[in-house]
Amino acid sequence: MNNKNKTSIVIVDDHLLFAGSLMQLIKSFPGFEVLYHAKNGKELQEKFQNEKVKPQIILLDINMPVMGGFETAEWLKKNHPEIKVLALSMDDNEETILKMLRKGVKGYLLKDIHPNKLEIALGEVIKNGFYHSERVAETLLQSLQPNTNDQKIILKENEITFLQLACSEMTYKEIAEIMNLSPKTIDGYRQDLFNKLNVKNRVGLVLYALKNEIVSI
Amino acid sequence: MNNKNKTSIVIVDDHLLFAGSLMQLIKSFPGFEVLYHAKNGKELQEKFQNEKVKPQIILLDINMPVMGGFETAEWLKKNHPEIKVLALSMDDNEETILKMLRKGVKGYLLKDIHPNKLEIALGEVIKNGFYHSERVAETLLQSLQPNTNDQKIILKENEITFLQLACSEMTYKEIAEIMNLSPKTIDGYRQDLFNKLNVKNRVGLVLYALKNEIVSI
DNA sequence: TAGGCTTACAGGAAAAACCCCCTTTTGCAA
DNA sequence: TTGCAAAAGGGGGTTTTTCCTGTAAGCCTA
Repeated sequence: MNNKNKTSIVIVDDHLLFAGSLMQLIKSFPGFEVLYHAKNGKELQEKFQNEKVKPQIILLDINMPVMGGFETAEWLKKNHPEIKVLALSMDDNEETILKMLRKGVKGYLLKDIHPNKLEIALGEVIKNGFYHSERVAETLLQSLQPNTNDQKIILKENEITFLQLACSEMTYKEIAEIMNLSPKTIDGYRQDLFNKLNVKNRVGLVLYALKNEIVSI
Repeated sequence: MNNKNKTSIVIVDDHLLFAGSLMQLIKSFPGFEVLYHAKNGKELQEKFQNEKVKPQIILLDINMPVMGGFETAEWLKKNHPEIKVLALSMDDNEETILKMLRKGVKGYLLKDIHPNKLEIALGEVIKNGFYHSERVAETLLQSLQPNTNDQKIILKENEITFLQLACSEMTYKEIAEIMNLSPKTIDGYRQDLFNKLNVKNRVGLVLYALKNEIVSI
């Protein structure tokens, strides 16, 4: 049953059609075989208990109900570190990619890659232990570049107050009145914060304040 | 080249890996063959001009950049009504399904159907002219029921999309471009939402969207 | 005490957001 | 076919936001 000459693969993806098609595609790659398929992390755990055989590679979708990609990757890292996990997602968001890489996945493939690339990726993972598409590699490099921005952004008292008030439906003029300052001074705070926080407009301020828990909703 | 005994299919999907896999899957169905593949509606139009042969069935993804499913379905309905279009989407949203059916598609398949179902669907479309999965049929029936919706604020699909995009640093003009609508239409959405959600400005929209988990940060 | 630095504030202008009212297009149904 | 209602789009206005540059007051320090 388990062909010793072929690299064994398991697919974890809730989209049956995609998973099924992918299975068919991998079948056409010499040197690889798909053992089975699970709809989510939960089902994968069950399969692991029932079936004795474990794959060398897992192709893991990120967006799944029940037990998603992050959770599954984490569990695999702890319980089956020898299995090479390749994340498979439509999401090229930097945060998402980094989050998965931190979970120890050996590669991150975007679902819009060319089928040939998949075959290459599978080979590379076995040969080198990892594979990353150009786009993911780029994203990674970019995220490593601004390592000089590690110095924490320090906000002054007035800036924090302004930021909090900016997360409301007030105009800057109204904010100025509340803070007992000239609208022009508020305009200065605004400009400084745009530069300091690297945002382009007031919505950017609001999002920053929320992300950094300067205000809560 | 064009096998007269087989039903010819063309796939329109921007996810290369999915499209490629799907091709492989369909190859394994006796009686069907995939002619070629296009990344979006635009590319399909070009292929139609260059290649002389047209398929009997088109498998059409809905979420695509450049020329999306809706637009493409419309174009096909006008220019190639003899081709049977099967919509292929992850989105089981009622509005979306109805919208596509109105564009004259012969079926709506969810990407999480079982591969066997695809083969059945393809057969049915040729035999009966249409195919709908149970879940789509259910959704349709539900939409016909007199909805006992309470006075809860109901947002339309476009309004939700706009709301999500408004929670970014984009200008309304940029949002209009992304949604393929006139800035004036976007301005209308904005005004309507201000009234409907009882907010005074864009920050109000952002706060509403976050509070009601229409977007997450 | 002059120079350097920060904070508050202004002028002026362009872009974006906001507001109200009106026309065209489209989907749907009588 | 007509006719209605919703969606899309437009004209043209005011307000707010955004941007750039520049100045005055206060404060620290060499």
